[in-house]
Amino acid sequence: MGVKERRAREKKQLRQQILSAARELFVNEGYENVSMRKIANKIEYSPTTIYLYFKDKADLLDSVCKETLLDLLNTLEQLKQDKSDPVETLRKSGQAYVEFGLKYPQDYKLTFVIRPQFQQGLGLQEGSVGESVFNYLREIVSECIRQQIFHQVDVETTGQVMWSAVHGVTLLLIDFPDFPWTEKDKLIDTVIQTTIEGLKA
Amino acid sequence: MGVKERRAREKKQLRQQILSAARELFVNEGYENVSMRKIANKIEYSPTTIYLYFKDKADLLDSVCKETLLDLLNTLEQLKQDKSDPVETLRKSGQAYVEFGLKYPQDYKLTFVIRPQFQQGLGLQEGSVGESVFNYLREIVSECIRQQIFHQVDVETTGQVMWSAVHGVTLLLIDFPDFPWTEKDKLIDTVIQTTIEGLKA
DNA sequence: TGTTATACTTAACAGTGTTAAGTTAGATAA
DNA sequence: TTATCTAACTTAACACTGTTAAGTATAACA
Repeated sequence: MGVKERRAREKKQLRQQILSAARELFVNEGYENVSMRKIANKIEYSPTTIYLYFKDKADLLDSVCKETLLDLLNTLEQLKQDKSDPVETLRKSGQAYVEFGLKYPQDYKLTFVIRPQFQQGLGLQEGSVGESVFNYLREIVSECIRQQIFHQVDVETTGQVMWSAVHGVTLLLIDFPDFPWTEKDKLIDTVIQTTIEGLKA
Repeated sequence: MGVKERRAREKKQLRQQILSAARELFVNEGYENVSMRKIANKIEYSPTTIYLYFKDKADLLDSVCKETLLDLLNTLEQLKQDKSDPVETLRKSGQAYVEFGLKYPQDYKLTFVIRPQFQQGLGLQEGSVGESVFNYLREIVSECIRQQIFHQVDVETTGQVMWSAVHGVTLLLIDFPDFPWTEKDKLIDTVIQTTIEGLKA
C-alpha cells in the first residue's frame, strides 16, 4: 500500500523542482522578466502544470521567499549558541544578516522588497518565518537590555532600530552598486558599530 | 516668428501631461500594473504617442523619479538655511527625509528601489539629482565633523551610515505596514537619535 | 478487463511593450 | 490662394504575458 506514499513523494519532488527552477530564474533574470512559460520550459512541463502546485505567480514567489527566510534564520540561529557576550552576538548577527543579503542580493530583494509589493505585508504575519527572524533579533536585544548594556528599556523599539540599520545598508549596497561607497566591509561594520554605540547608555 | 516657440511649448506641455499621468498611475496602481495603453487612455492619446516623448516605459519611470528627487531635494534645501546647530539640522533633515518617504511611499519606492532594478545604479551617477541629495547630506555631516561633534573623521562613511539608517526605517515602514511597529514617530526619532549618538565621540 | 480518478496538456482569452507603416493637419513657400 | 512639405499623431501588427476551461492519457483500483 505504498502507492499513495510514492505518489505524494513524487508530487513533493515536482513541487520542489518547480520551486528551484523558479528561484534560479527569478534570481538571474528578475521576477518581472520571468514568465510561467519560462519556468515550465526549464522543468520540461507545460505551463499549466505549475498551477496545479501553486495558486499563481505571486504564490510561487511567496514560496521561494519562505525558503530564503528559512535559510537566513538558519544562518542566524547558529550564532546564538554563544551566550557569553550578547553585544558581540548582536554585532555578529548584524554582520551575518548583511552578508546574507549581499551573498544572495536578488533573493533578499525578492523577500524584503518585491514580495511586500505583491502581497501587502504578508511576509511578517503571525507564525510566519519572517516573524521568527525578528523574534531572533528580539531575543538578543532583550539580553543586551537585561544586562543593562543598552539604555533603552523598550525591547521592541531597540530591535527595530537595529533592523532598520542593517536593512538600510544592505539595500543601498545592493541597489546602488556604482555609488562611491566606502570600502564595503568598513561601511557595514561602521553602521552596526554606530548603532550599537548609540544604543548604549 | 513665435510659431516655433509655441510648438515647443505645446510639446513641453504634452510631455508634462504624460509625466503627470504616469506618476499618478504608477503611484496608485504600481509600476508593473500600469500599461502604456492605460497612460495613453488617461491623456486621450494613442499609446504610440508616448514613444515620441519617451524612449520606453523605463525612461518614463526614470523621468518620474527625477521629479521626485528634485522634490525631495527642495524639501531638504529649506532646512539647510539655519546654520547655527549642524546636529540639529542633521536630525531635522533625517526626519524630513523619512517623512517625505512616508508621505509619498510609492514615489519613494519607485525612485530608490524599483528604478535601480530596471536601470542598474543609474540613479546616482555623476551630475544627477540623486547625487545632489547625497551632496546635501555630506555638507551637513561635514560641518558636524568640522566642529568636532562627531568622532568619525571620514565624512563619506559617516554620511553613508546616516543614509543607511533613514533609508532602512523608511522602507520597513512602507513595506511592512502590518508589522507591530513601535509608534511610528517614536521609531523614526529613535533611529535618527541613536545614529547621531553613535556618531558622537 | 473495465472503471475511475489523478496528472498533465491543448487551446484560448484578454492583456502587455514596442515598432513599422500610414495618415492628417498646420506652417511654409510659390 | 494654393501646393508642398514636415512634424505630430494613429493604426495595425508582432511576439509575448498570466491565467483558465476543457480535453486527454495514464496509472491504480475493483
